[in-house]
Amino acid sequence: MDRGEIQGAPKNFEALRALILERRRELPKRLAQVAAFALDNPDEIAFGTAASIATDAEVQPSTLVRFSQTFGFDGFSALQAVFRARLRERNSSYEDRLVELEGGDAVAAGSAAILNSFVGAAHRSLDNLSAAIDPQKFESASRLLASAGTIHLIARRRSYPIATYMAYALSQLKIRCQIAGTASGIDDDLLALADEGDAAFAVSFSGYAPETVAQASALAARGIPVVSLTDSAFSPLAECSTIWFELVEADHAGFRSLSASMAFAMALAVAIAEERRRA
Amino acid sequence: MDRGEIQGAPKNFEALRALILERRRELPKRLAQVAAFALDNPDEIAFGTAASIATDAEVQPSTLVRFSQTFGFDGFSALQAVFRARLRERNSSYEDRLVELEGGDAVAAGSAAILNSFVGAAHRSLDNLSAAIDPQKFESASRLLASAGTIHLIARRRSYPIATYMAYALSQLKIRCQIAGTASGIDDDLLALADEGDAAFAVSFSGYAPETVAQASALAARGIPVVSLTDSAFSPLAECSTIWFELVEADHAGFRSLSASMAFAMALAVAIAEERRRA
DNA sequence: TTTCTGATGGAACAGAAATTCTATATTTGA
DNA sequence: TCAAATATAGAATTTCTGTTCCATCAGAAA
Repeated sequence: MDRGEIQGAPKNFEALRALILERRRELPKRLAQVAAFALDNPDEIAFGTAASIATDAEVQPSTLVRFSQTFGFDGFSALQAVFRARLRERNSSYEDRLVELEGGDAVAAGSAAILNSFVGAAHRSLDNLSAAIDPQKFESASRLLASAGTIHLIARRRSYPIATYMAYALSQLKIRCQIAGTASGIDDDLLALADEGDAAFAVSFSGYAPETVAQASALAARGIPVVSLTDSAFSPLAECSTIWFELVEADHAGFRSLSASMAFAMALAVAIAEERRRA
Repeated sequence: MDRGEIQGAPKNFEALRALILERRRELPKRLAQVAAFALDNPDEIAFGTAASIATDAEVQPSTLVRFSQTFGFDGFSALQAVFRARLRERNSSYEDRLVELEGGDAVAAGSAAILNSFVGAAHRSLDNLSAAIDPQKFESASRLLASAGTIHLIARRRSYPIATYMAYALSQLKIRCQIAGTASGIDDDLLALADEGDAAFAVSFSGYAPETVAQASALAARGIPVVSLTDSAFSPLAECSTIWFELVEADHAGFRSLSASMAFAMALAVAIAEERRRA
């Protein structure tokens, strides 16, 4: 064909996206900047004006035009049309796609089904969370932990990631904390150093790791307040805790989601920081 | 209030829609015509220009302006903004629920608001997840990792909890894995022992911990396949990965949720086990 | 170094956009 | 039926948008 030399101008978003990713390396600096912005903020491209997008992406409007032409479009408007088409299509078919996914599950491979199932479980867990957590108790817990000198985080096995996340978040927020969850025997020694002004946050779900329970009650016996997150009122953790929260995670084939516990932990970390800031 | 006579200008689509329906009868002929067109073709309103919409709706452009002003907007553009906002937000089915929740927040205390906000962010992240992950790529990833002798888990800082969770889940599933994420210098030594039959799973989000990137590319350079989870197509991780997934987590006040990443990690672990069982 | 190639920034331009204005038409109320 | 009020169409206006063009700049090649 006579106009064959103009290769690009993909007319659907996915093709464009693939093309951008493919040629990402060879793009000059500013065009690469536009590429990154475009893929990260597709909605902006769809709705914004060349000027507003240029401002947001910190380039000149002319750069947008050049970018578009680099990919075979006539001008910026033609490229924008692709981003808009994507929004139109996605909207009309979003629900359908979900249904397709679910319908396809039975037929199609197991992996996708597993992923969907976990997503579903996570959603359910989160809904549970909002329903199960008493805001006032949450408030008290964050206040209690905010007043602590050091927060000791006690968790093992499945709950251990929650403690590692809180350790990360709390240090980011400049709140002193100490994690007790490694297999090494030094945990008990570290906890033995816990001060009167300290507090602890313990997490344990059924199957209850014995070390977690032992450490939490040891601290409680010494008068150190313990806040805990567990999944049953009959949990041994509940007995020795000043404040405790019951949170049941939904599961897929026995593998319990951690999404709600994570959301809880994140919120607690930030709430503690808020309390401190206010005080 | 003194400016009470200007009632309208609803700022979200649902409110506008309700208002239009309510006042539909009392509208003059041409304005009613616009009302019908707007509710029947909301996408047109969002994307079109005043002129093109006027043509489609068989009215004058000025009629569109008058219509907008009738409902309390400054001009047509302000009304169009509402139609566009709707398109942007439509992705998440939990949007409505969030609004409700946030409505209650104003009343409730600060801590509870923080908790709700994190729950909302987690829901949104999960919706993102289903939309963003390509099932086939997920399938390939789990197959690739299933065929590995040992799976090396590489993550730091915020992503570290994800690796600790996977380490837990994989060992439960009797799949050999090795975590590389501690501050100690032994990680590199352990990774140096990685076998040809091994594979790696790396997680890093913007802010990209340099050790994670360095270790992942070192493994890739030695021909060891790397599957990674990151938040941008421009992540340095994407470059050196055999398969990579892009997943953007929603956030509350800058604290990004981990819920979707967690769900992904859990699903991946189980999917790997499934693959192995089948093989 | 010097030269050359190509990327970049920014101003200028042409055109299209939204909005306003006004004469005309239509409805409303007595 | 008539007048007053309101709605409408279409032109006029003004604002803003996408694009182009060109001088400058950075980096590669000679």
